[in-house]
Amino acid sequence: MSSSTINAQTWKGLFTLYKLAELGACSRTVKVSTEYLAQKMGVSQQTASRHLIQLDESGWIKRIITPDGCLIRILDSGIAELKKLHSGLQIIMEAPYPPSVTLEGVLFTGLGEGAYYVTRDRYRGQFMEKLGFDPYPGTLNLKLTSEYDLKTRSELETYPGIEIEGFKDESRTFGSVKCYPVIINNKVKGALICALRSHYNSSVVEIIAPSFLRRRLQLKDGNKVKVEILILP
Amino acid sequence: MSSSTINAQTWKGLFTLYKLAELGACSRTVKVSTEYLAQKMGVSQQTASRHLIQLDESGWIKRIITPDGCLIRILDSGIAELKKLHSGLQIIMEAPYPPSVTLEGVLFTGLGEGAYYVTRDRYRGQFMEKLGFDPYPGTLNLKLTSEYDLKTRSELETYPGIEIEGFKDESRTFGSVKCYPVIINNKVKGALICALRSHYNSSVVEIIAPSFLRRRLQLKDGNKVKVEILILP
DNA sequence: ATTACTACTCACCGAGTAA
DNA sequence: TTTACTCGGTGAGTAGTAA
Repeated sequence: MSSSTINAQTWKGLFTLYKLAELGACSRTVKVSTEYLAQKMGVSQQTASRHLIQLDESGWIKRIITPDGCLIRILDSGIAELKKLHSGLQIIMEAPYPPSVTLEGVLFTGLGEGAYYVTRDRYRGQFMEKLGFDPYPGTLNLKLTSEYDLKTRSELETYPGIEIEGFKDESRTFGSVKCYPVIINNKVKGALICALRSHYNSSVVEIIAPSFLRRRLQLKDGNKVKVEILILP
Repeated sequence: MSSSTINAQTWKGLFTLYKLAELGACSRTVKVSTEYLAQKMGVSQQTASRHLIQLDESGWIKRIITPDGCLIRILDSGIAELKKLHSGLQIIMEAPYPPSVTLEGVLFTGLGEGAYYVTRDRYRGQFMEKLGFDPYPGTLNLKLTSEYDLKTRSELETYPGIEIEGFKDESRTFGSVKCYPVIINNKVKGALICALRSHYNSSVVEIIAPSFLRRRLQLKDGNKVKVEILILP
């Protein structure tokens, strides 16, 4: 989790706070009548009054009532809420990639090669170092079928991932691999690995995890598996 | 007016749009179930569903319903709304000064010196050039009394204004003056002028306008006058 | 599993008005 | 003038459920 997310209740209060901020109440005490604020908000005077009371009660503003208007100052906690919204939008507008994408595929049994590759020490060491877990010796193979999943899989290539370097041993070359941290079926953390082997085309993805996923999640061939892929910021 | 301001109706729709954007729907088509979105929003599945329908109808999102979720993409018009909110917050958070401040003072009759100064050609020319109007020969004197107004008046010194340069003629020196565009009683455009004469302290402000304000606004000594001062960006 | 319709509840909004 | 109370109507949210 990056930061606590904005909920529906907070959102409602933020509208009045935003309008007050537009009137300069972030940096100074402003005098506004509820009628004037109401006009700026496009609501009735009574509604504006009630909203001010609620913001006051929630501690977002300081409010002093005078015979000809309210003196309003947005407090630090209110400014913090506006900042949270602003930085949230900043991230959304500037982010070149989505924060996460979700794939769904159908589980099938592969040729068992996954276990061989995953257990090569030069790979395994990097998995532990860069992913933070020692992978179970085996991979979960998922077949993608829907147009959406295939498109998402291809877009994934352009997103940044964790690079696992290739190497050579006496007999052959092992290619480099790109990984993405994932959450399988909303429960178990693991990683999606790309291009470990070339003979599967992009309609197949392979998942590794610290535990034996088939048992952990009670999975059988033909089951639909959901994988939430976390894109690095 | 800088740009069209956000209204209460728009604000409600923006919450769902914001949550969709958090899921990456600005840059790609995302698959979300109404249940999943509802959980992110902290509302029921039905409410999330209805919000999606409304956003679709308003043209902010493209929405394709599939048997296992909705494919959602935020359209340009929706992105424009998010951008409007973002840039609005940007301005609020970064602005060193409020966009405007309001003063209220009580009208009184001065010594008639205002007319003399305002009609000096070297001043008058600059007023026409820099304020865009030929000032009526006379000033409206307002006495500030409330703590709020006095504080605001003193803060005004630190805000940027329009500089009217001083000059010398054969006999004496005329000091430079700082002006702020104002709206008097929510109706008439004019300018507040500071330090035209030094023998009024900061509890008095003087207003000039293209017309005779006392007649135009039916003002008499002792009337309360509201002045909205527009701070330059 | 989905989406979204129909009721029903309730909270919110605004008119009237007191202070 | 203000703020903000009461109260009645309505729009928004939810539960149940159909498709």
